[in-house]
Amino acid sequence: MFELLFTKFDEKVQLTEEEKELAKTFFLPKKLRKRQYLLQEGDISKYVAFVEKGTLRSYTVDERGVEHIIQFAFEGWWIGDMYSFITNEPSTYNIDALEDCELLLLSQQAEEQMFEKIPKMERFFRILVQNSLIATQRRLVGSLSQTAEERYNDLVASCPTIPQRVPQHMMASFLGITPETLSRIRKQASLKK
Amino acid sequence: MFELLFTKFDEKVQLTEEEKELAKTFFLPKKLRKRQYLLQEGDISKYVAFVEKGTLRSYTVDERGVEHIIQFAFEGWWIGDMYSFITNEPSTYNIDALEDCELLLLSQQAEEQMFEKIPKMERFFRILVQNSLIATQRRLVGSLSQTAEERYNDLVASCPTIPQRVPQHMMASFLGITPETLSRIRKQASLKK
DNA sequence: AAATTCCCTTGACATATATCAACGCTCCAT
DNA sequence: ATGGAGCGTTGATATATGTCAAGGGAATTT
Repeated sequence: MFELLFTKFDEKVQLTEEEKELAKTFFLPKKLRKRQYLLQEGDISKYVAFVEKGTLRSYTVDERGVEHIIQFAFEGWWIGDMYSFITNEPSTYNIDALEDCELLLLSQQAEEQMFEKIPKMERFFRILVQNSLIATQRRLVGSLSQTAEERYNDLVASCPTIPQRVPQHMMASFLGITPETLSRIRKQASLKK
Repeated sequence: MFELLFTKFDEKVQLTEEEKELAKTFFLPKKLRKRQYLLQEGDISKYVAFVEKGTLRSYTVDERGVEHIIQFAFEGWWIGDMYSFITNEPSTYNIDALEDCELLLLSQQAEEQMFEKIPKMERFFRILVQNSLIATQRRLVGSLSQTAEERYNDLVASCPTIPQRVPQHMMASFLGITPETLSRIRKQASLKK
């Protein structure tokens, strides 16, 4: 159950066996069925989740009622609404399962306690958030400087399995374009070949 | 010289006087003249900078030669290229001074040593990066879901002094629009009043 | 198995924003 | 002080992408 999580830890910090055993105790395993919510807009985000299995997405709904996907989370990724998690303010995000999922949840109190008992985890999360910031900044620059087609190509290049794993209209939402536009982009691409 | 930095520390962690004195030793004061670079594309980012005084910006230049401003940094803010700083890969960013600046630089080695000697600083930077990620995510969603006018209004709302501090074409670059479009948006807004 | 819903596609048209060009103003630098 | 560069503005036009509408096929529900 915790193998994948430990693999991820090992990439960034070195934990002893005892620390790993201790770390386990802070996480709450949870299964989620496809289409179930982990978080709904208006709720306070109590957990950040590590994905052992399955796929989730986080998204907001704008004033016009349009969904904007912030993130997908596949096996080995983390997902949550950091703002709500930190501040205890109601979330503006929704998070739901695109497939049946197995998660490891970390509550705020558990996180604090874990940081106290295992200071290396503070480091792990700093590095994790740093990488996340780097990726988000890249995506931001892309969204300001690239065409929809370029962004789509970059997305597929960086995650080639994504078209198989995620419905097309969700990729469109992630890219900030309409499903129609993505459909046409793919048409063009297939003609060029 | 360090007052502002300590104010910022105090907002997120509690340091003793000794820790503050110790912390000082890790920072390198540096003055930068208007238009001088702190970092140029292709160089490896050795420092992350805290702004005591002045204004800077970080930006990339895309294949078409267009500048895209990633961030402004005013007094009390931090700026750097985290990716290059962490990985020691050549940076794709430029950072330069929009006014004469006084900075406090933190090198990677200094950072590591500081984390070792003052573990609370690890926490400080985690929280700092978290907030940065939250802000960047918001901006990303805005860039995918809002019109140029909405984004401009939000920017000014969140930082009302920015039009006085930053030339208009740089705000346009930050917003991901052309100077012409921003000029027209402002015209419209002034007519509505 | 039938019915329904959802998803993807395609077409016609609308709109936001970009591009290109010209002009006046301000602020440096000589 | 003078000349030049850069900045903001405005107009005409181009382009990427959105909107609306319709149809077909796959998947899910009854």
